[in-house]
Amino acid sequence: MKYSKLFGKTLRSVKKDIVLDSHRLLYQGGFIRELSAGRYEFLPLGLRVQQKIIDLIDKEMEKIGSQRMSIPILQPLKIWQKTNRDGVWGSSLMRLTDRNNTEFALSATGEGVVTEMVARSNPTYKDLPVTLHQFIMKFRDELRPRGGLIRVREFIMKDAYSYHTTEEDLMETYEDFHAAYTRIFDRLDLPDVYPVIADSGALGGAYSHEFQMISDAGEDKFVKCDTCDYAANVEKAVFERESVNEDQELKEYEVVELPAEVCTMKQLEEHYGLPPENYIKNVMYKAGDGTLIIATVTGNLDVNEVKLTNAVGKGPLEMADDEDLNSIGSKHGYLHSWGYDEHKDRIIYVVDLSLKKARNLYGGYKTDTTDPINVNYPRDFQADIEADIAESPEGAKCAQCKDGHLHIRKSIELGHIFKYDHFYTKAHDAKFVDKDGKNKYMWSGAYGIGIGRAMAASVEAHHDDAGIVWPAVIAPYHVHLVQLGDNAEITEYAESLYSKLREAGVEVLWDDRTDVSAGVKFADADLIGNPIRVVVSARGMDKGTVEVKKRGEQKSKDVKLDRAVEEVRKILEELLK
RNA sequence: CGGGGAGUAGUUCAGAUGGCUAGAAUGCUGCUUUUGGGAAGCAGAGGUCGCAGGUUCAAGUCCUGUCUCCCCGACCA
Repeated sequence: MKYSKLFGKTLRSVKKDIVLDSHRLLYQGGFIRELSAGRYEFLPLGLRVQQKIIDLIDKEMEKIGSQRMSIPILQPLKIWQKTNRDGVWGSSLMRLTDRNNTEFALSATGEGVVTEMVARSNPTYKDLPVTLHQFIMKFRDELRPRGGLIRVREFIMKDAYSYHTTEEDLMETYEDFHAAYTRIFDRLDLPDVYPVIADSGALGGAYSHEFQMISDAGEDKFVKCDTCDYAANVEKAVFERESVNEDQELKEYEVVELPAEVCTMKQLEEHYGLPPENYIKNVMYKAGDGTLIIATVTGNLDVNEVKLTNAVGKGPLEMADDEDLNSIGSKHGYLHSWGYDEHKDRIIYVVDLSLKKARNLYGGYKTDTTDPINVNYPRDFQADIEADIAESPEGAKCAQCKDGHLHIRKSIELGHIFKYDHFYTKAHDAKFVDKDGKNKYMWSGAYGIGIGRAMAASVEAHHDDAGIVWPAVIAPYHVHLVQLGDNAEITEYAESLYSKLREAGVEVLWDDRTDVSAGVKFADADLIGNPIRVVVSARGMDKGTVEVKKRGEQKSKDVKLDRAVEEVRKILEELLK
């Protein structure tokens, strides 16, 4: 490709608004443009990278026996309603109606449609297992797109679905995907990617792993043990509660005076002179049906909403507001862990496991002037649910090895694999005929990777001050051919090298511009980030050489004109290995 | 939706207390001189100041409404 003809040029300046390197470089380098919030145009360079990521993933899918297919983007809303996914997804799911007023959802994911498609094929045990995957646009009306391609409203996803006769067989495929994903992120040269135990969220099901890449550009958090292999999303991470005052005897419950202005955890620490794990902290949430949930943890911990949601089992929760607090006669900062007896029918008390390991706590029933001390659970108050509802704090003790400590890492979620069991197949009545002639529900799983996000993650991981440093497998072109000077000899040689390289299967972006300076060309080459740069110039022609340089390296190498193709091929082979 | 910020040339921005023909840089077009890390000169093109109302002799600037975008939270690949 001649750069002079390439649609989508580099830009000299970008908005101050742009905060992530990947966003800035992809935009500045001419890979993407934004149409509206979270909806991006992929320019030729960007699309080439995307296509390479797709090809790479497709190959790995093939290796584990998945077959590529594709389903429509408009899916009858009815299919979503069978699992109440339309309700769970809420306004994240884009909907529209056709001329007959039939309601459709824009594909946000494909479980329903694919499950019904497989079921309609009338499968028997001989047809299973079957694994299908596709690369199609996903539409999700996200609350807030952000960070360029990190979080968008439409994106190509590799989504795969598998169907099985038994749970063991499903697990086998699940593990195949686990391994394939590890290979994919490895091939993409994405460093620090960890499979972490995750919550399934709106997709449903009970068991899943996310593939998280450690990065400050990420919006996710997971914890990782510094001793064993335990890694989990903070929404799921289990950790050992530290004992509080275990050497003390249970002291007698007492009510002491406490000035009203002592309210925050910090003020309590100053007032009582004890560290935060000695206090009781209460937070109130509200379920969709109006039920209020009072969640109690020790003062050093925070309630994790996802954990609490799962513990309560009443659907999505939201933070209670002042009105809700007032409705039971409480107010902000004065929520009690017990005692709302006249409202008992609409309150669920949930205590975290931390309460079980703590003795002689302070608080839990603070009034304007008093505060209880030496509070002990369950001696002094009881709860409806005892559960793990606290978010794992930095440095918490690992529950798996009981030895190491859990550290919080900011991360980008690159992929997610789900073991659904019968969640979708039951709802969609997706059965197979087993050996014994009986109809049984298939077991199923699903597996996703966001292509654009992987592209952004790659840039986050591979760039320097001058621009992107693409791994060769997904670089838009293998070689950035820089022609300096426009005399006949140079142009002729550049052109012939361009053709020869292409004949040798090398992808070349030839900067043939004659109206810009050398500095501009070098800057653009660095910005775009192709892995090999070849410079053809008067300086070289005089010596009978061209310069060859890898993007990440400082020094270039002089190569004889007639050996240039060979040299490039050699370097490329190494890079693609 | 809650909180913070912003919409002016292709791009990035400046335009205080309302005031004449709306500016710069960069990019773009033409010519000339250049050609190894974002060259120089000359000449040009390029704007419904997000949109709709309003106040005023006069609105980019003030008022009301509205839309859009960015950043921080809840949702996800």
